[in-house]
Amino acid sequence: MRLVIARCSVDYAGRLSAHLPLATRLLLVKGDGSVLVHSDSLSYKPLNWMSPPCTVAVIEPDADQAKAGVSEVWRVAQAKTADLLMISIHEILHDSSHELGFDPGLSKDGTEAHLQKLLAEQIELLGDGFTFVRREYMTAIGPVDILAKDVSGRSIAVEIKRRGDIDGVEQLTRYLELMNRDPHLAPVAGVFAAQEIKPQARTLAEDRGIRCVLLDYDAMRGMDDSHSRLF
Amino acid sequence: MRLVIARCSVDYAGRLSAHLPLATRLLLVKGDGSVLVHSDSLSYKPLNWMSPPCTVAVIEPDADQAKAGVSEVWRVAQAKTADLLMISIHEILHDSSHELGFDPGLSKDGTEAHLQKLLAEQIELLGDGFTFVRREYMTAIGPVDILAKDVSGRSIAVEIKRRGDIDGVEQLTRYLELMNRDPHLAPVAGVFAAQEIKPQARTLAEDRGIRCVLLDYDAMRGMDDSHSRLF
DNA sequence: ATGTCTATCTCGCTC
DNA sequence: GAGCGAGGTAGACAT
Repeated sequence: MRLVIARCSVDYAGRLSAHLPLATRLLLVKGDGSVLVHSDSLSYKPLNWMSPPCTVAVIEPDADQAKAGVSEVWRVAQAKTADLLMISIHEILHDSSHELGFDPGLSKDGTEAHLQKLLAEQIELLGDGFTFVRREYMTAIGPVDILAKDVSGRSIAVEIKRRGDIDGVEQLTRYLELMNRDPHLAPVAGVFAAQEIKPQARTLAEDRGIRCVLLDYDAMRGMDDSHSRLF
Repeated sequence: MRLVIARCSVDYAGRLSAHLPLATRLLLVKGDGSVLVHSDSLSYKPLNWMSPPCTVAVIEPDADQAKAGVSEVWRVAQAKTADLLMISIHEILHDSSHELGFDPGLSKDGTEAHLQKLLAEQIELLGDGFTFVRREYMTAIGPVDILAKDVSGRSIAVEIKRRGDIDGVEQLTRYLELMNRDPHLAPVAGVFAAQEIKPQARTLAEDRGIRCVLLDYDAMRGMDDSHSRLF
């Protein structure tokens, strides 16, 4: 990993065009060749960047550029697309390289996948007598998070989100429309289950006869066998 | 901006929980107090981070941590939420600070906003006799990109995308449904305009009586007065 | 390789 | 502050 602090201007041409005027910024060149341009604020997101696989070539400035004070130009090219990043460097204020080695990566807890697993194990949270059929039930337009049956044996398609948004209701609606055309499944009812459901999403769902259920992740994890075994 | 290369482990607790085992990483502390943890690969996205406003407190390791080789702990706390990032530092391999100053920021060209502006000026691209009414026409469920009228005076709702996907058709469908309930507007027809329209999106749109129009950004920019004035 | 879906999505805008 | 939509969305996972 190479860290460069430099006064530079940046031009990107690819899916759109973008330009950064001359200013002092951090140029971060990673081990895989990718490049990030960061300013001193607006966390998280680089101002500009190039994803791997890409190549960095340092080229001499032409006469006009040299006259404008450019000492070197980095030509960062994507290997698979035509995306191009040109970094015109006026002055390098810091330049250091560091060997970081392998990173074991991030482990997460509390994602939608965890919610889905817990709800599959605790399907009775949706109602007395509910039974679990399967997770990731495949349809022609994608997998339904959970397929279950209610106490009367009717099929229930469950869409799970951490934050229940209008998009999730549209998604479930498409699944229900398709599944209700299948005589082996129909009639299929929908349940929209999430840790948080936005008012607009709830309104749209209930307008379409889809039941909304709020999930309490901590309570569900507390009920989880594999977890409670630790205590 | 402070750049630290350190052997560290990281724990995040907030919207989810996450853990990074001991490894060498870049810790980037920005002028606004935000912190980014980057590894040597997987560009763009930090492994872990804290967005501003947040505070960084350097605290002494407790007895167990000190025994495990921790020399200092950074406690990064979000000011508005309960999010917490704990960085346990075992060894600092590099540490430098740099004054970057103001960044004028990024200017873009070729976004959906540009397409929308150009189409508003060249609304006749949708058909002879079409007239422009307004951009960002507000409805209860969000703004319609362009409201226009056809040659017969019927209202036309236009949804613009750079890449026309099924989501965009759903979005326009929701607007049309709502607007057609308004007696002052109804009947409203829909036009789905994009630089590229996916076959699935086209099929869905046409099935719903929504007309699809392909936009040529370069040609539209060539027609633009403010642009052609340059030549 | 391609498509689909999630995201501590981020970011900007409007009401 | 909440809601809504765009993003060079990126990144993960399945086909």
